[in-house]
Amino acid sequence: MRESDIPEIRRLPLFDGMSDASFEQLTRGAYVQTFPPQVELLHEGDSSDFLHILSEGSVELFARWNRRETTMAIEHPLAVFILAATIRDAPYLMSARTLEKARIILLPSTDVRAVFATEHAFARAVVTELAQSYRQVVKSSKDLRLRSSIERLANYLLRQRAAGSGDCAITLAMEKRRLASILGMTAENLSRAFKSLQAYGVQVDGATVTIGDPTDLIRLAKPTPLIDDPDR
Amino acid sequence: MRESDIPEIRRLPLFDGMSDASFEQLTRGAYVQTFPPQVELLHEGDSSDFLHILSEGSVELFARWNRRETTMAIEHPLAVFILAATIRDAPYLMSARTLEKARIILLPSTDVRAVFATEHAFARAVVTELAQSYRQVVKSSKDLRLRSSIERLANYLLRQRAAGSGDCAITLAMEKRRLASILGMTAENLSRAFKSLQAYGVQVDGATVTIGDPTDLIRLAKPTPLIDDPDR
DNA sequence: CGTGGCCTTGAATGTATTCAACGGGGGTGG
DNA sequence: CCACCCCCGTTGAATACATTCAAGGCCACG
Repeated sequence: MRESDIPEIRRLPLFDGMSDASFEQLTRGAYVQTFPPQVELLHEGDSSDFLHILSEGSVELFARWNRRETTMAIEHPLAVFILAATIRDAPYLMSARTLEKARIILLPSTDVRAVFATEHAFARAVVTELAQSYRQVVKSSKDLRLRSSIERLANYLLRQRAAGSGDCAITLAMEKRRLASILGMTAENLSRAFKSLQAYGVQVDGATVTIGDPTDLIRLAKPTPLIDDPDR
Repeated sequence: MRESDIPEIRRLPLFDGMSDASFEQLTRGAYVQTFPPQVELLHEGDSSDFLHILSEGSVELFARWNRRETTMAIEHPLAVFILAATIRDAPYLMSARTLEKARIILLPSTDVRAVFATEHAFARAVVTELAQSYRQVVKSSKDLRLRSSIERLANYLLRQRAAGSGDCAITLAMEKRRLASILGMTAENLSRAFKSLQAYGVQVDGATVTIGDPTDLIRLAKPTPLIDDPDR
């Protein structure tokens, strides 16, 4: 790992308040690697040798079973992923692949666990990170269990609008087929779901989605912070 | 909180290695309460005032949205629940109700956070607990996304068999309607799913389910530790 | 100008929910 | 002790929701 890479991650909440000695211990065996798109970084079932920190690009976390595949999450910088597996020294539950060209910092899991055992600040930071991740998965699970695919799409659009500071013209950041997988449906079904949303003022043109009247869409989507709020 | 209640929870992994002073700080404002069945202990959206530890009985964690309801998990002693909300000082994402008469230890969230901030051993224990919970939800999410309702039921039965040390006669620990909700389906659909499993040697008599030939069921269920293993 | 990937559309099928009705078991009150 | 009722589970039929398979259009790229 080069000197120049260090300040970048030193500021991460995960390393906040950590002693320089511990941080050095963490980064000594670390390295930074750049991957082209569509590279499978790790496979579910493998043992967790490295904690991954996404520095640039984007990464898809997905899972397979019986010839089916589903997208569990998409990660953007600066994100830490597979933290739980690293901490528990357990096999990955999800696979990961790069979507775009991605720059990734890899910290040896043994070092992470060692520092975690000695540094209180790090343990606290890990808790905060894990608690956040946990709540995110619970929200996603509620989304899946309680909503139909059209409702999930409607709420997704509203979340994207909120993320883009309220602009009613949304640019989808990924292929539709991948969005479909995130939302727990097939590409064909997503296409039809978009069509159903026309009745609520949603217009689709390629990767650009326009929400005609948010109130209309909100009446259908019934968003709630307990599912749709990314923080909290 | 009575003196006699203390040893019971002192042995929890969550408090392992914690100083007596910190433990005393945690339990000073704590209290123990016994609830009858079907009591709603907390409601999603409420702020998390207490960390809950289930000492006896069982508790259902569930969520509602738009007049729909789903069971997220069932907790048994000795389980800690709503830990993530307590740590983040965020609103509950799930509601909880007692299923049977339940004995519950309540630790004020502010105390939990205070001790968490000062005690390294506690922070570590919380991490372990959270990482475990996180992985459990991820597994549940994979189960939902990747499997049909019949496959989910088949795997549930196999998990119950494993939990009961391999006995092919399983006694369902709850009403079928609740099991249906856990498995993410309606009561009617569960009934039909059981019927479909007759073709794989599954016999149902009230709350007793018998697996005729496990190999048959396994061929359908295709269980994997990455979804069905409760540990790891 | 062809080719391949992504998206869309249609039709058929499969999966799951809804609504309504029925039967049995456990509890209550007469 | 029995009649009654309520809740749970089951069943059927109709509907809604979602996937599969096949085909065609469009765009980007070589």
